[in-house]
Formats: sequence, C-alpha cells, structure tokens
Amino acid sequence: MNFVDKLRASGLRPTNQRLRICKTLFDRDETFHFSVKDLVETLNHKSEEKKISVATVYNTVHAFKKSGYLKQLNIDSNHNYFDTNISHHHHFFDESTKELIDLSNDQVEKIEIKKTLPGKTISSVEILVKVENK
Amino acid sequence: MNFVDKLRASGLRPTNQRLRICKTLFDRDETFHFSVKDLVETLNHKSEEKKISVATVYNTVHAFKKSGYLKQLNIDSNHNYFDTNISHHHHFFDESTKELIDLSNDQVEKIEIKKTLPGKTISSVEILVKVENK
DNA sequence: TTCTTTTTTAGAATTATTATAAACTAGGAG
DNA sequence: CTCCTAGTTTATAATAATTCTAAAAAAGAA
Repeated sequence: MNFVDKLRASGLRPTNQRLRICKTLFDRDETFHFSVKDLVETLNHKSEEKKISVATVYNTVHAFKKSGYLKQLNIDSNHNYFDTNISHHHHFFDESTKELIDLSNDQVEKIEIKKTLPGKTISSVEILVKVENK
Repeated sequence: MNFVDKLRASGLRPTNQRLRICKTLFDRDETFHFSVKDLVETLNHKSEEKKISVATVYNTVHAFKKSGYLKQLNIDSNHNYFDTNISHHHHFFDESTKELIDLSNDQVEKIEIKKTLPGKTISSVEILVKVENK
C-alpha cells in the first residue's frame, strides 16, 4: 500500500510532512521499533530538510495507531515504543542491549490459558521473552 | 517476612513513613496492582495521619523494586504499574474495565519458544492476555 | 543526651505528551 | 487557474509523571 493511501485511510491528507514521516516509518526492509523521540530525531537529523515539529509527529503517529498501521508496544513502561510490524507477533527484549527483536506467532507453540474470566472473551495474547547474555 | 526486615533487606531504615508504606503495600490478602499516584492517594487519604510526600513514596517503591519485593509491570505504556505479587506469573488485562488480574504460572500450558538468539539466554517469559466483555 | 548520618519534605527541574491558536497549505468550487 | 475554506503545521504553553535539591527533621550510635 502506498503512503498516500495509508494516510487517506487514516483520515489524513497527504502533506509533505506526513509523507516524510511515512517514508521514515514504512520505507524499510526490517520492522522498525521506535519511540516518538527517536522518530523526531531521525526525521530532523537530515539537516537539508525543514524540521518537522513534535506535535505533527505525535498527531500522525497516533492517527496511524488508531487506524492500525502502527502498534503500540508495552515493553518498558518508562518509555513508549511503536512497531511498524502490525501482524500478530511477540517480542524478545534483550536486557543486555535494550534491543527489541520480533518473534513471529508461528515460532511459539500454541498457548493454552486454563483460566477463564466469566463474561469476558480473550482479545489477544502477547508474549514478552526477556533475554540476556549467556 | 515482617516490614522491618523487608526494609533492612532493601537497605532502608524502618522509619515511620516507610512502615506506613509497607502496611499499605503488603498488609493485604490479595495482590495489589498500583501506580505511584494510586499509592500516594491511598496513603494520604486517611486524613488523621500526616501526609507522606511523593518523593518518599518514589524512593521507597524504587528501593523495593530493586530489592525484588515489588515487580514493575508493562501493561499500559501510558502508566506505570507495580505489583506486590513477585512470584513468576502472568496477567489478564480487562480492556473494558482497565482492570488487571493475576494469572498464575500453572494456569498456562508450558510455552515453547522455537526461536533462539545466539549468545543469549532466556531470563523470563511473560504473557499478557487482553480480554474484553463478550 | 549529643552528634553524625540518613531521611523527609516542599518545591524546583526535567521529560514526555497534549492543547492552543495563529500562520500556512491542500484541493475543490468557480 | 485563482480563490476560498477546511484541514495542517508550528511554536509555545499547559499538563503530568518523575527526579533532583537543599534545608529541616529524625534515627541511631557513641
């Protein structure tokens, strides 16, 4: 899906700033895990271009989150991370390097939850595997 | 383990304020899931006693986290929750009520992770089951 | 009790995020 | 094409969570 369509589907007009954000987010081979701070720095590091304000970045990221083109991660409550991989998947968190690595759904044996909550239905099951150097 | 020992084991002197914090945290039947804000409000709600400052609460909570008497949870990146249940266990997060419910380790079928990371060893596997009203 | 060290506290500083309002554009109507 | 209007961008202010600071208070050893 191209950037303009992604933006339109999120209820946003394809402006210059938003297209630059899209490029940084989606024009890459690997999954991108980022905080808003990271993203702003990446965007504004290329000094040849005009700076994009944090407000714009927050607005755009939140619109993408709402429309499902970005997932918000709950890895480290002290900072907010987003993920461009929106498929259902899990994560490794490397405590030695503080890095985040994707763990696809089919690399985990099916998880069976034996406890049920009356009147409730499961909407997702997320696994976080913490690792450290041997 | 009594409060004084818990404090000493965390490198803290058993002062009046810290003992009141201990009482609120550990003197209960059920697991207590809380944010620092919750804890401060609970502590200072009983109007008969002198107010404990947020700085003291933060210091004490962090010392307990460091010594392992509290676990920090990563449920919702917008707020920081702690858990008095320090055994290895998982959580349900009720998206309808925003409530957190413990899921003990033996209520989950053993999880097998098929992917390994070279040079790394798994230190923990945490599951978050999100539920909503049927 | 006295003295030294640790603790508590209010308030300032810092950081992440959201809100605001004025200046600026996208894109449709004419 | 040009104009107009609604949607955008931006700097800055506001809010909120957390950490820092330094002075007053309390703990506990001598």
